[in-house]
Amino acid sequence: MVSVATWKLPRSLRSQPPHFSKSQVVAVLEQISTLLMLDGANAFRVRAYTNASRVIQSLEQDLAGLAENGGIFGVKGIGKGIGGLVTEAVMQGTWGGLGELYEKIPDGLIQMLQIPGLGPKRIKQFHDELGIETIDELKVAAEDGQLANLERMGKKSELRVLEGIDLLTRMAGRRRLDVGLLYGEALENRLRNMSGVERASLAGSARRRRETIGDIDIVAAVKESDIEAVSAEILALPGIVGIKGSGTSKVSIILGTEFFENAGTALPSHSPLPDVKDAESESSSGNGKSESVVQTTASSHSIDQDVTSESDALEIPAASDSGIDGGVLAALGGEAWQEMSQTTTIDVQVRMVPPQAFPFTLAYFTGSKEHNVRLRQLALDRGLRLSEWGLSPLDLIGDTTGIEAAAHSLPAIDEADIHAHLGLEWIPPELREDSGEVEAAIANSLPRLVEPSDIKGALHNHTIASDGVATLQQMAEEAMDLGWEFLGIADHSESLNIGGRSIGVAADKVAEQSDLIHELNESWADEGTEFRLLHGAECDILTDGRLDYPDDVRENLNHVVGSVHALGSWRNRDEIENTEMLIKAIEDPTFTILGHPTGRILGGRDGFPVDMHAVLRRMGELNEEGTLKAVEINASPYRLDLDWRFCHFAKQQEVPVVINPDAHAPKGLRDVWFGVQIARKGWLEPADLLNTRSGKELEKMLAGE
DNA sequence: GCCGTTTTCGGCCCGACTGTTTTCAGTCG
Repeated sequence: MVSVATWKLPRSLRSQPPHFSKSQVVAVLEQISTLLMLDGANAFRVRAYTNASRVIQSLEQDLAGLAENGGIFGVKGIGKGIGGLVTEAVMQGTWGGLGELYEKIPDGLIQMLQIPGLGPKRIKQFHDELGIETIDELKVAAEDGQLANLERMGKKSELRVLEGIDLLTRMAGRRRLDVGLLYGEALENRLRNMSGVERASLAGSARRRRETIGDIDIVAAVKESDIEAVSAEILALPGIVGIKGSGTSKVSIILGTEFFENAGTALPSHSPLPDVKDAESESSSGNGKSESVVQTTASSHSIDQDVTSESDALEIPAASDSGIDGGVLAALGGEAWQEMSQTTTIDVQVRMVPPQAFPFTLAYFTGSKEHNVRLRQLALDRGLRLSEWGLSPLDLIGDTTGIEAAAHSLPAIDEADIHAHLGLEWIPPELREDSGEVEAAIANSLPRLVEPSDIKGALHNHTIASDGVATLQQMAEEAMDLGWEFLGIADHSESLNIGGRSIGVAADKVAEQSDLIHELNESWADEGTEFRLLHGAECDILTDGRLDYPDDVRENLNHVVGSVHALGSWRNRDEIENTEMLIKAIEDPTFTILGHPTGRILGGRDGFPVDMHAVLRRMGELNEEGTLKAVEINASPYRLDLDWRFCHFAKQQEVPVVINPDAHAPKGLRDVWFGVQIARKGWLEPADLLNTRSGKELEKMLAGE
């Protein structure tokens, strides 16, 4: 929630409204809430700003318009105070008296919020009473024993501060979804196989399929008499590099890659650790139990089966070019990435609860926090109290709370029962972000979310013609093995340089690739195989909004994926100009798919600023005029861009979405699975995606028929 | 600061855990 950079109020660069973009306003409101927290403001006032920031972020209308005509005051969650502030900012370019608040709170205090175990009250206390303004000063004061003398502090608290600082420096940042699921699902399976564990399920942000996760939460149903034995078995798992706590209801551990060491088989294809395993799986003779763990992890993704035999058959070059996009490696710092993959650890919390409480605890620890708040309010409206222990009528529980109150709970075998007691359809975990799912569940109008098995192909993939590591034939064979009907090839266009060398396909070579694809398609047709390659290109969107390649090259392709690669100039430009240039590119008649729309790399860099709502609105208009313009969910777990937060809006604008693995190697096609997770999170149904069409149907659509 | 079977102040989600206290404040999820 808190970035490291210095916080300043943005200054307007324009002579007339709108002086600030929506994302600037959203960022300032979020910052105000943090600053107020550190200033000791009323917690509900703090929440009002967080809430307003969230509301404005998901606002689909144009913020400038709402500020101009006063419509902003009609938005739920925006009142006189914040509404007035936003209006002033957008219309006049000033931020009221906020400068004072920004001046008052030192940046160091903001950074201290990232220290686990430290919150705004303590930080304010340290600042007010000891004059501490930075993490370094805090560390010195703690080592010096100054903190222990403060009110309601002591030696243990002081030690915890030091541990927190240490943890922050060692474990900064969040893990990508693929890393989280790799550990989370494997551990979930191990738990299920332990005697004494009746049920076990992954919870938390990994279960909700957030693009990054902080730690892994697992809930297990364990009888009280078995808790000791189960705890002991968890603590004896391989790969534990640290134990943070172990009590009667919770075990907190830190897992390292050795957790997988005795697996006796390669990791699933979305493993972030390809190099470590390939070497080690040879030497370790593997025991039966752990082998089943990793295989189950892989096969739980329906397009993700039989990973090892695939990679052997195709002889994928190892590690050094493991099929990861050069742009991704550059953003992550090249070789530093290799180092990072091998030392990845993750925090895990296993919560053990009585079997009858399991569904309530699972729902509770799946979250999100905001979703839980909504459900508890809904429960109160019905005279019920919802907690992680149960759902109990208020008139029966008296003044008891927690597990005691849950003795009166309505029964539930699974989450669907809980939701039914509240008058709701069962809400899939991916949707639990308080972004309309509760209302939809009340109205019985939740979407039928897309499944991996609905996918029939994808349109943006690379071969050896640009920076891929496999041939057309090899990529096609992999797609056929996945049961797909089509595969779109979109190698880089010629102007793309990564690391100082051109990796794109020269304009005069595009026709050659076209011939090759034509021949392959013919041969499959002759033998009665229902499969075709579609010929596209990933054309650079140049800084001025033009597309790479001459018009006649693009006109002869099945599809054009337009992507921004020269991130530098786009990230230094303002949102309004970027939006204009992107729309200019999309309006080109040959343009079909907007590839990785913001260019972000998770854990590597932010995308460039752009008004994605405006872009999607324009794409919607062009679709209405009859030209196909689709937006990509880049399914690489390093990108997951389009962000799921915009998927629902794309659907409303009737902009088709296409999940693209952006594969640089055959195994990379399996990344589509992650794209499906994001599409589900974005409320998408099979009909909203191009991937669910048959090869023939899609070819016609692309041809404008 | 926002909201209101709402008329302008009182409430705003729930519980566990920890460390400090000897009843509770702060943090977390």
